[in-house]
Amino acid sequence: MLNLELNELIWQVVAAIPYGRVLSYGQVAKSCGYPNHARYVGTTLKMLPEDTRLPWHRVVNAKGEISFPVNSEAYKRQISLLEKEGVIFKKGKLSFENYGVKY
DNA sequence: GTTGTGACTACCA
DNA sequence: ATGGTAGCCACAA
Repeated sequence: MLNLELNELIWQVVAAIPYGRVLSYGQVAKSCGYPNHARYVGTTLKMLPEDTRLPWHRVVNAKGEISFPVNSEAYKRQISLLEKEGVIFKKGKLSFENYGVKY
């Protein structure tokens, strides 16, 4: 495919998200230099193997919500991974305390 | 070329 | 706050 370069950038950015923090799809896209590719970030993460070590769960939508249908398997999987990292959810949304790549 | 679909967003009523 | 909408972009029919 044509965007292998972009895919690598995306993986790199996602891999760099520190433990316990999250980024939005839009932010990941922007970090790659493609501010309008938020959707494509999701498309890319979708094709990851199950045993990937990439912290894909640290990517949420701009509203701070999980971009999966509530109660779907993927939704529950992502929530549990995040909570395991100390990320706090209130009514399906997370607080901006966890947002961004601070050090 | 057109149309529809997504792990998206920003804007507006 | 909430729902609709119009951009957005890659991809598959």
